[in-house]
Amino acid sequence: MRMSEGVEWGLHCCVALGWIGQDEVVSTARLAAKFGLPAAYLNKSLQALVRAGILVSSAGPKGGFRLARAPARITLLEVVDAIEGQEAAFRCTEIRSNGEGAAPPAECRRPCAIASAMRGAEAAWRKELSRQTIAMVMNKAPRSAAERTVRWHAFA
Amino acid sequence: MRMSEGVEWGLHCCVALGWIGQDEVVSTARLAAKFGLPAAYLNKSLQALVRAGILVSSAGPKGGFRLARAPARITLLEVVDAIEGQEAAFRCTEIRSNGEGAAPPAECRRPCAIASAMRGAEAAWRKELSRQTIAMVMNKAPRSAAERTVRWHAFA
DNA sequence: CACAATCTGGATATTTAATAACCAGATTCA
DNA sequence: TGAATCTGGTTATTAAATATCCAGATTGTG
Repeated sequence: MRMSEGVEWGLHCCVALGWIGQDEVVSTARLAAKFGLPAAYLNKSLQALVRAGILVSSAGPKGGFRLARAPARITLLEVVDAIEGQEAAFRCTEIRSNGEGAAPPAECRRPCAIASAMRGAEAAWRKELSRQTIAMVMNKAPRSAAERTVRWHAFA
Repeated sequence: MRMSEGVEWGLHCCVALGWIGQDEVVSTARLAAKFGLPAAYLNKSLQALVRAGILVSSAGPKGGFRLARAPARITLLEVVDAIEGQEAAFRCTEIRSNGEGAAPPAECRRPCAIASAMRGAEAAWRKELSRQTIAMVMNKAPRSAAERTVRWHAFA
C-alpha cells in the first residue's frame, strides 16, 4: 500500500505557499524548481488542489497558485483526498458471495464484518489527518525553513 | 492509495480457518475454491501468513493450512503487515533537501514536519487495526456464515 | 494590439507495481 | 512408489503511477 508522491508534493507546496503568504502567487515552474520536481507532472497535483478548493490559480504572466484559505483552515485530510481521491484503501470485493462457500444474497445485505473492521481503521486515520492543519505543520517546521522559503520567493 | 487484494483474501481465509477450528487443515486449492480465487496466487498470500507466524502449513496429501494461534490472539494488523509489508503508505522522499529551496543537511537532521504528521495518522490506523482480532470479526459475522463454512469443510 | 508566460485539460508514453501463471524441488500420506 | 501438497523462484500479464506533450484559454507587458 503506497500513497502517490503527489501527496508529499502537494503538502510541501501548501506549506510553502502558507509561509509565502496568501496574497503572493507562485507558478508551477517555480515550485517545481524549489523542490526539484518535474514541472508538468507537479502541475497535475496543483490542478487537483485547485479543483478541491484548496488552492486558487491565476493565468498569464505573474500567474500561479496561492492558498484559497488561511493555512489553519486547510486540513491534511483535504489535501490527501484532493490528490489521492476519496476511495478507501481497502476495497471489499465481496468475495464472500463467490465460489463454493458463497453466502446467499440476503446475508450480504449486511456489511461484511471484515470490511467494517477495515473501514473503522481508515476512519481513525482520516480523523487524525483531519485534526492536523497546514498551519500546524508550518509551526512545527524549523523557523529557518520558513525564512528560507520567504527569501527564496522574494528573490525571484 | 490502494491495499492489495491479498489482504482481503488473507483475512477471509483466517476467519474461515478460525471457524473451522485450529486442528483442521485446509489446502490452498480448497480455500481458493471457497472464495472463487486464483489458487496459485492466493498461495502466495498464505505463504506470507506462514512466514509471519499467523498460519502453520503442512505438506503432502491431507496437507494445508491452519491458524497458528487462537483467533483472539491474531490481530488484523498482523495480517495486514504480513501481506502488505510494514512500510508506511506515505514515503517521505525528503524533497525539502532538493532543488533551489534545499534545506541544509543540518536542518534535515530533525524529521520532516510533514512526514511526522503523516506518520501520526498512520499510527492511529495501525493502533485501530491492532485492537481488532480475527475472533472479533468471527463474532461480528452472521452465525449462518460460520455454520456454512463449517458444513462446507466437513463435506469435503 | 501583439507577444510571451501561464493555467487547463486531454492525449500519450514510460516506468513501476500488482496480479497471475508456471515450474522444479521437498515433504508426506496411502 | 505415486499422487497431493507446500515452497520459492521465475516469468508473463495487466493495471496504475509517473511523466511528457500539446492545443486552447487567460492575462500581464511593451
